Amino acid sequence: MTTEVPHHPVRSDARDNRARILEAARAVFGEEGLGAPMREVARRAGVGPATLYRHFPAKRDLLAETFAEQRRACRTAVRDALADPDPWHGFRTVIERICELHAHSAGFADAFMTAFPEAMDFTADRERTLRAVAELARRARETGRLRPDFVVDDLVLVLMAHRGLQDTPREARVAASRRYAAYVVEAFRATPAPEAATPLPPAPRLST
Amino acid sequence: MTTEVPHHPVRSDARDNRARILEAARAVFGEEGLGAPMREVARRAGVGPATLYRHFPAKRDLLAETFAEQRRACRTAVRDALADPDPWHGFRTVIERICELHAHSAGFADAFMTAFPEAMDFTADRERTLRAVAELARRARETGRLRPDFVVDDLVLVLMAHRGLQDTPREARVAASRRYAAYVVEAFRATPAPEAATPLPPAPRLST
DNA sequence: GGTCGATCGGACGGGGGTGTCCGTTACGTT
DNA sequence: AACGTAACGGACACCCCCGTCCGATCGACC
Repeated sequence: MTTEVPHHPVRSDARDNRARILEAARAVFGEEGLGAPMREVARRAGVGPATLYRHFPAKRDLLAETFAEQRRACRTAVRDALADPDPWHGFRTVIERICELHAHSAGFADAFMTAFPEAMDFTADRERTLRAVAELARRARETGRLRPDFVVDDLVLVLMAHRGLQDTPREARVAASRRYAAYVVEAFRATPAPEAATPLPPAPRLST
Repeated sequence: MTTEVPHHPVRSDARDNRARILEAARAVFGEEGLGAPMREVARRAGVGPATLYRHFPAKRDLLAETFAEQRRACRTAVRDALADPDPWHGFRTVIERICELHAHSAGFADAFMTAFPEAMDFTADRERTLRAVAELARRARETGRLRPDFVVDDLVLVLMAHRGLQDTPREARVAASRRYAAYVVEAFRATPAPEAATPLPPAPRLST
């Protein structure tokens, strides 16, 4: 990651506009999802379309920058979970935190789970998260609190599904997400008599 | 429901085209969701756009006709569930059947759960389903197999979420839906020690 | 086989989206 | 205060979508 030294110092209005664009983008894409028009971002930032496109040549460039913060939060969540002395507690916490992250930003949820526009590599973050969860699951399974037939793709499954909550009324969204996450944790919890329970249908391959 | 007697008998090509359009619409909207273009339906049916629009003046008219079959299947599912002597079995069966219905037709899932275009009243079907499930839940709760804190909006919650699975790879979709449904059932199942469990976050109001 | 008219389908208008061009503005410097 | 240049933004070209119009076509009946 080499930092390019600008030949001419950055002008103050350009710097301000870039910040306002990013702020607007977080709001717009967070509320309306990836489908929100670029003009809407420009309008809310109080700039013209051309200005927006000069700072970010294509929509995917803006998106990548816009969700940098959420990406960091995601990394932090899995790191914290891995450091948790109670693997099951770490496991359920990471689910709750990722769901909350996705609930507060519809756009990030889509970007994180679906490889939407080519070469917007949230895939790397997702893979890292998945590997961490796999390790977490291994430990949590050993404690007997996580059901034995859990596989990592099940997290992809419930997170893909979580995206469907984006179309719930805005005021109910975070509450819906929280209750959903709680149900997911209940579903993943080991049953007292594992042998007696009917086996789950086979898990489809969802992760790359 | 008055049946209009046509002044002139329906021409055979018109009747054939109508059938082919409906078949194409089921395929296209089923695979690609409500967002699929009308032209795509016309192309697959082997007719021109104008022909399509003469048979169905607006997109919502086509959609209403297209999913009539799924609507019937939905009604049948709840009727069967209500007739099941084991309420818990009926409850989990209706969840599985609705999920399967939604998995096989992305468009129906969207149409059924979201009041997308005005005046495409799948709302009536949804409300009927919800009332039936409420009754089913009441009975299932009495048997002690359904968790006591379940509310009808929780079904809306998991069904809204289920729509997120539409963006999974096509070949994995029905398997994903089946496993998802199984997890949902696990989540709704009563825990052996209801008092010891941590309470669920409050349920948001999702149904109309 | 001929005629009538309903049906067909290519071409059209309107709306909204992304990304670009160029005359104008205003920041930073001297 | 004046100037050079980077940054600004309105207008534009292009594409895809829905829904409509009109001349050509083909089925039904005689």
